[in-house]
Amino acid sequence: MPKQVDYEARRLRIADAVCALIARSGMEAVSLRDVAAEADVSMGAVQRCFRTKEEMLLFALEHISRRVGERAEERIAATSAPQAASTLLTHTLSELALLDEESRTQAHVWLAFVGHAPAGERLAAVLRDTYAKLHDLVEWLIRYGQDTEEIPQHLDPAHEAHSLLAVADGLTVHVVAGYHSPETALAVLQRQVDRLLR
Amino acid sequence: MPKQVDYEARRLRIADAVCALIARSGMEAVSLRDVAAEADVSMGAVQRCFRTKEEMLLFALEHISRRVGERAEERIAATSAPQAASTLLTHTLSELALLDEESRTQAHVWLAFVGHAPAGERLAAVLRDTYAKLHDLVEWLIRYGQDTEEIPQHLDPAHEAHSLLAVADGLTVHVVAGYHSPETALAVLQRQVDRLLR
DNA sequence: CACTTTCCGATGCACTTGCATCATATCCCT
DNA sequence: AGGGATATGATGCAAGTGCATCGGAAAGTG
Repeated sequence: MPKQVDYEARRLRIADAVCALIARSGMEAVSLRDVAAEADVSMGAVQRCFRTKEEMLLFALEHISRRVGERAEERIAATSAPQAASTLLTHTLSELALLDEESRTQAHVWLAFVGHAPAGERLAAVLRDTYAKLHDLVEWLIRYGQDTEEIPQHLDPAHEAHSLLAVADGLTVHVVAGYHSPETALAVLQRQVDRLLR
Repeated sequence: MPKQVDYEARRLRIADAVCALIARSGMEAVSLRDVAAEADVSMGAVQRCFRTKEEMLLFALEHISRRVGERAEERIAATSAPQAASTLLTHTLSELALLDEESRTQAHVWLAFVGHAPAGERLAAVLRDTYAKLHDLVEWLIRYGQDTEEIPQHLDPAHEAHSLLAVADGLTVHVVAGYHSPETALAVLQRQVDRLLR
């Protein structure tokens, strides 16, 4: 049997390089050569991993979508059981809003892709169902809050989830655009969650 | 005196072409040649109007920022005087969220620029103070609502304006990404405004 | 150690990019 | 009408683009 290589690992490595480049200098600055250099592999390797540039970008998007989702669930799981539903909600949403410094990169990348949604249908599809998943997550948290009686029964979890997701994404935009600091954004988010509690 | 040309008009024409191109196929698809073709002028004309491509993009961004702001104020002014503050708020916000079909182009362009904010400082500056202006507008509307006693006095107009703006921008993202229909988004916005009224 | 099979990375290629150049056409003022 | 300033658009150019190609390096098996 011939030489074998861990393609998946390399793909991930390349995806990270793509994200770094996008975050640093925008999406149009992403060229195969630059990606190869950033990932510290040869251009040939990149071409072997992805048949086309678009495929590469798509994979990068799926990659960060997955990471965002995972981190959110992880944060929920990590919270020790007897936690107030409201703080759970706040934490999760602030994770989704990509506010902290380390998530900044992901926020840039995410918005760059949103900006390209009209251009690529497959890309838009990934965005769509990532949002659907996140919505379900938030809705579930709200129901949980209703079970613990922190959140009034008369509120519609699906509706409230839509609002909260919108606020979170709006804040992402505002932070990336430099209009809000992460702290301010967090405060806005907090107030929005608190409003559910009465 | 020699030949004279209405540069401002041409610049606007070119800016519109830029926006159309961005909305149709993303920001990286914008080349001087394509812009010239779309605006139906020669490439030389484009180069005379803007010294560099970046300058052209910046102008285009300022252009649509101005248009969004103007349309919002226009909608307020057009509303006959004895209008409920709440409907005024809803109308203005839905305008800002760029929900309707005709604003779709502007929404795409706007988000494309947000995606490039990290890359260009001057660009980010425009975004920042456009948001500042919009915030002031919304805050003013909320105060007006408090004057007419539709909105409780104990609410902080600045804070509420932040929340509402965030929701509006979040919905813009969701609509552009194809996750929400404009109608759904409008409903979310409506509910968010209604919540202020008690 | 050879050998087969997979992988690599340099190079080539056709094309596009943003910007500079310049002869020509265009217009206003005297 | 004509002179002189200005705008114009075709063309040139170097750099960069995505993708295709291919000789040879590398690795697991006999």
